[in-house]
Amino acid sequence: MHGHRARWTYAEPVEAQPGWYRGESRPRGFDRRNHRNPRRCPMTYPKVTTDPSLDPSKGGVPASPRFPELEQRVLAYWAQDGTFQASIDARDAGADGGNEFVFYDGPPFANGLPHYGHLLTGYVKDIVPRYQTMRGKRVERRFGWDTHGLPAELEAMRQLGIKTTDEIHQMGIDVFNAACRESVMKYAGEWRDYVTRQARWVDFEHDYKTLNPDYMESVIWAFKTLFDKGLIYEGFRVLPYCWNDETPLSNHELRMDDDVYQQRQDPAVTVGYTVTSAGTTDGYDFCGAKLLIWTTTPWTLPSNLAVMVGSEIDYVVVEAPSSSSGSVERFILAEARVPAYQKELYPDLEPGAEPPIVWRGKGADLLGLTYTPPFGYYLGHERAFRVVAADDAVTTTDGTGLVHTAGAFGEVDKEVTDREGIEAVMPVGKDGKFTAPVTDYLGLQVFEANKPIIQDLKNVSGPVTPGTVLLRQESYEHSYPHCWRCRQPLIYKGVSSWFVEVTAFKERMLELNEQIRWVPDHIKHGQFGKWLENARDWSITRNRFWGSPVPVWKSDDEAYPRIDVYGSFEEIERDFGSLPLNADGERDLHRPWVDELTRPNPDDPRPEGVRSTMRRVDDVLDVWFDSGSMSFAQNHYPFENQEWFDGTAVKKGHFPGDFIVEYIGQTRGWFYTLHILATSLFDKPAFSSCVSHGIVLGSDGNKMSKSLRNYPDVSEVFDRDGADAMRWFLMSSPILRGGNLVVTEQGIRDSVRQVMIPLWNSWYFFQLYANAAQLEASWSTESQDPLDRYILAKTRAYVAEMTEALDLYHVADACEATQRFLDVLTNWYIRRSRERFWNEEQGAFDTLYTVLEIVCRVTAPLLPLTTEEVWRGLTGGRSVHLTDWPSAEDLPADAGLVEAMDAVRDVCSATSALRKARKLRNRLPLGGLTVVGVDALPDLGGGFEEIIADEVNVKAVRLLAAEDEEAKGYGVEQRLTVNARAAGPRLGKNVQLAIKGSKSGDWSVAPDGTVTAGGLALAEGEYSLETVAGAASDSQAVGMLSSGFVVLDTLVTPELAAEGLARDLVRAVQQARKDAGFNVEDRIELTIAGGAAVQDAARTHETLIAQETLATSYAVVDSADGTEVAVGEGEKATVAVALA
RNA sequence: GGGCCUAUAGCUCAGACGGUUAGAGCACCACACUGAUAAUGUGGGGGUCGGAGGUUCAAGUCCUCCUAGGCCCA
Repeated sequence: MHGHRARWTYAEPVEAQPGWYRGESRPRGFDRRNHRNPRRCPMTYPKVTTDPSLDPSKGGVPASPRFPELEQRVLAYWAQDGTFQASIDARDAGADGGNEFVFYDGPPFANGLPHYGHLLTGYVKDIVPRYQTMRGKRVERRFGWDTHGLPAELEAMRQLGIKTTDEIHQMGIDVFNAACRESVMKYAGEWRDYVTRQARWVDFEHDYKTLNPDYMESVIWAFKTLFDKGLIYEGFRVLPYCWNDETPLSNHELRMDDDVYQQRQDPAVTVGYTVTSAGTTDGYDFCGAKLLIWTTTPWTLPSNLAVMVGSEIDYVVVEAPSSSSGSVERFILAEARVPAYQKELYPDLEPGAEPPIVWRGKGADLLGLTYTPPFGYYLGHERAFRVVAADDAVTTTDGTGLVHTAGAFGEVDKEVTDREGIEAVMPVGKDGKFTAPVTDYLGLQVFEANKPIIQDLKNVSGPVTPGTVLLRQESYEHSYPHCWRCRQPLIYKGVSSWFVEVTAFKERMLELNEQIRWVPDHIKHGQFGKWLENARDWSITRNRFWGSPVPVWKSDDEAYPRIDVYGSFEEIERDFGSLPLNADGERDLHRPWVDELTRPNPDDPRPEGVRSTMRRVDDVLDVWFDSGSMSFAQNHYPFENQEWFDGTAVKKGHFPGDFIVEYIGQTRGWFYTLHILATSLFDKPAFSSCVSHGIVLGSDGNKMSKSLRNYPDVSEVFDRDGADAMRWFLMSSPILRGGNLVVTEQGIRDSVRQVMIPLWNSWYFFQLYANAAQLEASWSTESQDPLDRYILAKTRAYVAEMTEALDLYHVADACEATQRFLDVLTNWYIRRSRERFWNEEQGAFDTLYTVLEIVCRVTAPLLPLTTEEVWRGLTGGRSVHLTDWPSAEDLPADAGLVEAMDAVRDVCSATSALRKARKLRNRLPLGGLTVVGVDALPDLGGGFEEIIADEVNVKAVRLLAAEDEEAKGYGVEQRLTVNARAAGPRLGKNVQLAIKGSKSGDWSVAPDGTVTAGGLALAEGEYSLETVAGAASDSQAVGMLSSGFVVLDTLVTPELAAEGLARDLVRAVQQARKDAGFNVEDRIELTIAGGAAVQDAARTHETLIAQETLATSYAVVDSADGTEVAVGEGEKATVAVALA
């Protein structure tokens, strides 16, 4: 029976022909009439459907659904049904709150549209909660929005058409921040659409935003708490700085576009500082020698604080005449750099001659030498003007091997001077012009100051200290960062910042990291662990406008210092007598409202009017402080939900969260900031499991780029392939195992083909036959048929595998298991069971029903939309997502049966290979197949012989034990393999001879069992003998199995040839029927013409051919008008079909 | 410039301790099978394991250098 859904409307002809099915040799007489009632409602499946085109009176689901449309209908059903909320409501949090699964949403920034990276993360954020819900947990899912920070400000500035912070002040911070507020939620609607379309269940109604007053109150609470713990301090942070726009830039802005780094010519100078250390160092008196430094930023020389060397670098002192002083001077520089200064140091020496070197040593020997700085502005600065080590920063690839450092004008400089306890100096204003005490260049922009500074160095004039030498002045072209907005060259400049002293609790962070489950697990001690080990103090403030305020108020008179830090609205109101209120009169911690709160300094005893004032510091908190706070701030902790969060004597707490997911780069971002704040505030990790996935790449393997258009459009993919296809593509890929992923349309389509279509086809097959038989299947694992028991046992193993994989957050493993299972289901179980469905065996229907029902449940998190339609069609239930996760225990285990069936498949596979090798097509029946030495197959019963016989088209299948006398007669041989690992150490060079012998056949086994190869005796364990298929005969072919072998009778008798030819005819007629456009149930008049062999076969097998092709009239003639086809061995036949 | 990682089939990636015929999936070709299936089965082509040295009886694997790419920090 090969019916389409309308089959029963043609009930009469079918009913008139009982027992029409293939496989006459094993008839299973069955009168369909007893099982048909054409008046009964004809359709049993689908029980329910979202497909409006399906007429329940006709029935059946489409063979090839348009998945995107199906998905839209399921989404609409969910929306109307309230399924998501029901899935949460159905689960109780538990008396002690312990049944709650806490998920943290890593907040996106909604001033751009979602791309694949967001979708990918979103899918994982959906799968895990769906799974946990089915496992019985209550999983609240609040969507989060990241709303503060520079990206928002930059977007607002772009929209407002302004470029500098001065312009922001001019227009008013209130106006500017209002624009920021608007821009950050610009695409919120689109986000919601995308997230909904991808079938992610998340609560948008009770979302959290980092700009909410409650959220921000929790954020300042965290700041105050850390401040009170002594973990917050104020210092300098060195940043790329645009003196034109008067703003520091984030590192992110340096990568804004490719034009940021441009070639630029700068003056480079080589300057000698005079050593002042008295006495000898390691036996040498350096006093008066010149430390030669090289710099491309001469304007930083007035701020010089130290000289850096590499401890392991070789240095020398060279004697050379100085052009400026005219006398012989001693210069200290790296030995490797001496040739580069030949022109200045020893211009008159013969080529190849050695310059006069008077000292050699390591950088370590120079440490601690003191010197006179090139400018006198900071003479007497504490701990300054020494030679210090900076092993990572100093190289000998250019310059002199000695590097001048001006504390706050370089990141390394800052690091080194901090370490040395040298306080930074900052004689450059926010406009990039010199300030006090650099009086000589006062008001000069730093790049403009280069020229007069060099001039003074050359002349040792003005503020330059006597003894300072300008050895060389050159022009140097290098790649240099420029402002992406105004294109001016940037400078590095220290700006005031507040820090969390991460180094103080770094060790504890490492300890707490041990409690976190990382997926993939190498992140724990790899990328994240290593990052923690090298953690530095965290700069948490930005000199900007749109963000949570730094809740610090300072006295504006240094003579009467005072600092107040606030951690709540209440504390602010207590001291200032009012809350910060915005223009609408609402509580609002944003600038400018919070800046408006000032009060007289209580520590200032002077009378009102002259008394100093407490004013808030200008800075706002970095957005990362916001996102690192989300675990508690989304719950307005500790002002609300304290018991829920911390737990009590009788209730479990809900911190740390159970699960987060983000891309691997967040080891330096969100994962890190969550961990810092959780460690420092609560002495706990913030999350107990973390999935970190790889990066999504475009189809060309590069980063996805809008301008290159190297990735498929997201909504096009939704429309063409669907959200489940994209979900599967992303979730089954290496990206969840730490690799990267190239997104291609082909890859997404492959997901449809490999998973969704097999699943759907299994369902289609089930309902097709169930409707045809008008029977109702029920959930049952009782069938005793071997194929049924096999697939049930496989399902059991599959459920166990899925449970373990998802418990461990190994989503990709779950996908892989599903794909393997679906292959077994469709390409073995269903294919081999078709006849049993045709014969309306209730056991087969019940089994397939049961398996499909379970498959839908365990794949529901992975394919939520498709499985919903299938599961509801199957069961008529409300939603697969409201069901409980199945237990493997519900299904029968049968390891022996699974093993036997796997052996059957191995036998069939090997037999196919033999047919192929002997060029014996499958339709040609063969006499017999002997299976030897397959212990997994019981030799009696079990039905395995029948399955094999049917699959490989042989008349008989026999099973033989390996020991059987007959088995020994088949042509199998032994092959020797030398185990080089074992024999190598003993034989040394000779092992190569033994290997050669084993391959060339120069080996033997002596009667006593001694194995000799290449003339060398091998010891036990140094070789292995295995059985391989040997020479066979014309009438037999031998093929190896993983254990045992098969012997196929290849003798083609005239009878077999005729039957093969007959089956070729069947196939030809079926094709002719198809080509003629007949329906499967159409009856035909069949005429077959051909030579003697064709006619003989057609007559002998008339019943077979007629039944298979539904022929009601059958004629075998000499010639006919019809389709000519090749059949048998080079025979030609003509088949003619006509509707009966 | 520094640190870390990567380089294996057309593509994506596996290849514990070094062990002699380097694998898988996808793609490709041929044949087989096909009235649930967009499938499936069998076989095949395709590799100087980034390059050059070295250690060893034996190197994709260990060592050195080089080249290219990625990430992070400059």
